[in-house]
Amino acid sequence: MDEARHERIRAAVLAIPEGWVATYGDVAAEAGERSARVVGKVLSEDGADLPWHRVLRADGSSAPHILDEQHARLRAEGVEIRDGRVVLAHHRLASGWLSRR
DNA sequence: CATATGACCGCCA
DNA sequence: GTGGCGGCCATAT
Repeated sequence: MDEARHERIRAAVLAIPEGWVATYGDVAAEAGERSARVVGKVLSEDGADLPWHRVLRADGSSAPHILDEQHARLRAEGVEIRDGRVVLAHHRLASGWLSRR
């Protein structure tokens, strides 16, 4: 991954406000990426200092290895979780959140 | 170059 | 509602 793409992805995640969430695909689109996988890749390698817990799968679920921590953090921000999935209808950020600040 | 492996996604049965 | 499958794309071997 070249540095520019890497940083755009980090910037998109960083711009997600507390109490809101976005899917990996949303972040990819926001950062001009064509692959949601790459977003997960970046977060796994260089996401420790980002609000990575606000990034979810397209169905509102989360990967098994981070599930506990993610849910704990989200609940602390008032994000509603039902049947193991975040209620995207209530907390999903509208596309363009990065530019239209 | 070929295969495998993921913090993934959309479609279809 | 669930799984399966193909597509996706960077990295590792």
